[in-house]
Amino acid sequence: MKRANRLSRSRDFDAVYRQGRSVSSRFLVLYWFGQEEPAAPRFGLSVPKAVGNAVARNKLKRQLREVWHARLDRVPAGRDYVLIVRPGVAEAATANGFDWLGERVDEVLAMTQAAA
RNA sequence: GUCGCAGGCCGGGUGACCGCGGGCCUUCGGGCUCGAGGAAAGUCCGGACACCGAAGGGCAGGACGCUCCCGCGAGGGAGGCGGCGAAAGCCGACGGACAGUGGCACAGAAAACAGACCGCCGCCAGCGCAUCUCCGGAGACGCUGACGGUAAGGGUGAAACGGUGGGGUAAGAGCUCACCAGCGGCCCUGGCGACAGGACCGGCUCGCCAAACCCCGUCCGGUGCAAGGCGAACAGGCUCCGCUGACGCAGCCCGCCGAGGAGCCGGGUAGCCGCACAGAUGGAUGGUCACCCUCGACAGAAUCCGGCUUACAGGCCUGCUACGGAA
RNA sequence: GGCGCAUUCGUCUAGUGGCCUAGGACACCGCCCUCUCACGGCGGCGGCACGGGUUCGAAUCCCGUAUGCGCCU
Repeated sequence: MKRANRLSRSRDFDAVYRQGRSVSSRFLVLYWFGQEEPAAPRFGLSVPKAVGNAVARNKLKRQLREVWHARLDRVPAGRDYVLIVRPGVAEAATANGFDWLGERVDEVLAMTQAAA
């Protein structure tokens, strides 16, 4: 994922949290907020320590980046996104596989369409 | 061969396509190359490095504590001693309790320096009484009480003031003797040493706790890369202290220095350096497929290095103990 | 990443190395009181985070592990 497609400042995260909207499922929470000068979508990830140890968190982040990368052209542009992982995802992901993770992301993305 | 013990090692592999981070090259299409661990972990010890005043002194505080060797040190290796084990082997913060202070619950007479509740013994007094009698008394024995001696025995306790036996005594006691245990001194032998073995002498016995305060010896200044250095753009502004000594080593005191310093707002911010032969600053190793095997544990670098500790599927190698078998 | 602190019934907490079989309050359960509930009374259940060590003896002292919290940006 290119640098232009990533959230890179703590301020940007704060802006999305404070001023953006959010949807959530059993496993994920997705915030989004419109950019000041609409451009390509930017993406940020937050995996709390409660999810697991460092190895489990790193693995989840890599897989979720892969998932997001595959959906870049389908995601509405002009927005910043922050995806938060909720506890329990690591165990479910190892049990159900990579495709299952993709379905969970599609789930919350569909909810943003409904909310908009 | 089985069980056990010690030490060391590996920690899925190969290939294809699509991706990620750094570096180099580039004809800007891309190409080449490197890219997590033995513990990267816990942050328990050191050190490097950086700042605090030049890295000063004392107190306070902290860490460590058998011997030798290596090491600045933390620590490691080899040994001694003590404990566990049948053995190989494992475990141990292991200086000092006659420098001082303090503690040892319950139980028990008594818990640390000696003392004496019961008991035992002597003597005196009173009372009772067998017996004797010169009828005045004497009185074995028993009871009670005062005084004195003694510490052998006493349902305790984690621990009881050496143990066993002989002598000795009114009763007893290291009071004395023999052996044993322990303590101190001196000497001999072995060892660099801790220490081990032995001989002699002495007083006869001196409890445990210092991971209780403490004493002795050795060592340690503090803070930590969010340390610290450079440092914008807009755009500078305000308050206070100070040669009668400020600010300054941060717990305290001393000594020392000597002109600037402290606080607030933008801002000591952004960014760069620190920062690496992996190496970022939202933080790099993933996805899919195929084949093979023993179907893969614990687990992910954030300044670096060394040590300690903890976690770990399965497998391999070497040495050793015990038992069994074969030659 | 670095530094510091804490952990005792379900919850909040007491606890000079021995009076500890760890005390109290709230909660929970049973009984009594009441026409019933509440209040009140009596009784019960239930805990020293875990593993070692020092000591005759550890919730307490020491070491390690686990968990939680705070500060530095």
